[in-house]
Amino acid sequence: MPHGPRIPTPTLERLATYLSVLTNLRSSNVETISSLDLEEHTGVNAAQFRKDLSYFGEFGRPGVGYSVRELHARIKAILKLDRTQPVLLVGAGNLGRALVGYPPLAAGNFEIVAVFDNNPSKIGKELWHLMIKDVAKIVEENRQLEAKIGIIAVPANAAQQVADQLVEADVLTILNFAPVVLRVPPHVKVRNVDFIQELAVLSFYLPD
Amino acid sequence: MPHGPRIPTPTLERLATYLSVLTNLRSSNVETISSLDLEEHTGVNAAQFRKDLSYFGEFGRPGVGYSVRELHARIKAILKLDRTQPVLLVGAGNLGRALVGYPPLAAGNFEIVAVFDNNPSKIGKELWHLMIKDVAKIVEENRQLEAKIGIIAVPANAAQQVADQLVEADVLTILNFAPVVLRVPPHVKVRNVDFIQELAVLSFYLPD
DNA sequence: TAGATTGTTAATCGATTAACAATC
DNA sequence: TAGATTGTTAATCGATTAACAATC
Repeated sequence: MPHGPRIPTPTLERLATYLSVLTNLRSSNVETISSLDLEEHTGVNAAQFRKDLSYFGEFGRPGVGYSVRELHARIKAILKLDRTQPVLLVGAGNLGRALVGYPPLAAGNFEIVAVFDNNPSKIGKELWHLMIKDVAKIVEENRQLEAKIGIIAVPANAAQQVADQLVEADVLTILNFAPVVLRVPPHVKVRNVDFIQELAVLSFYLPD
Repeated sequence: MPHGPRIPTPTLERLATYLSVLTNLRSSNVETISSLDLEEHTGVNAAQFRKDLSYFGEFGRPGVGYSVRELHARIKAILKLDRTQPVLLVGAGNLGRALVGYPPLAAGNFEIVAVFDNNPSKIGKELWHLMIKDVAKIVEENRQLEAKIGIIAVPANAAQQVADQLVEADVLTILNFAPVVLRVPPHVKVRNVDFIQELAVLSFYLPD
């Protein structure tokens, strides 16, 4: 946990949204933007935006707004995306395949540096440009790679075991696509992406 | 919006989690569970769990707990997953492919009934068992299918247009995988799944 | 009955938003 | 300077959790 004041998770999530919008604005050669302009683009209340930034310092000029270029750079740095973050992927199925081939990943400065699976018929095969490795060797492999982010893209029944292996391999954060609640040590941060949960919430809103 | 009292979104999200845990408990032949047991399984505070249920009526017996079977059935019904929900998928790329072949989808009672793309070289080809159709025909196609849920799995620059087409096709809810903020009419509910945002939040927590 | 656990109210906690003095 | 917009404080809103009477 790098910063002094605890940062609310919703703030971090919005920071990622701001970053993505600022990337677009930069390529449209917009130079300056006010918090109210940004509300237009993101739907996030202008006061909310300024409050979010205030956790990290001062970024704008009263009466003028924010330099798109500077704000972009500073949010990137806050999220540690000013450097390429190496990522381990476990699970060479359809989802794993889609993730390795997902263009925004590289654009966001993430690089999947290794793919693992436990299926002998997959190990040794290629997934895009990467050779699928035995998940049993993940600790060993990550000694060189030193990735701190792991992605779990395996079936639900294997997810906890994979989480344990990732922790053993010194990964500090896990993005979990399996629809299960993972148990990890307190120093490890997990975020879950659960398609079915998302669809279930939408389903609730449907008329009878 | 079917229910009288407005239901907090976090409650709906947790409901989906409870459902998934209850499905597991059912197949383990557990018959009764208390809110405190459930806290063990989900990490959700027992009072929170009871409060969540209280929006929808009374489900348990004081001193005894909840019937797993009954609770499972009732949450399914609340989320309208006691019937199969037809889903339109737009985007026949890697991600679309992974979604059609994602087993928990069917298990959760969702069925992707049609896949659309705008790429002429894909239209007419098969994606698993489904024939890829021209997204320009989506309004027409959905007249028969009457799906109310749409999934956007296209590149960011095409997402807004696809959203417009889905709305035009009378879809009421959209699961959006593209990293953009969609504009839709107020009667349409959108949920975003943004891998890069998730990774960005995790990246923040890494040491320098 | 005694023990356990619910459903619900009230207290706490945290996040969002409005308002405004500071300042470019 | 006058107008615009920031950074921040204070007010509002909503969600979480503790506590407990009701009840199986």
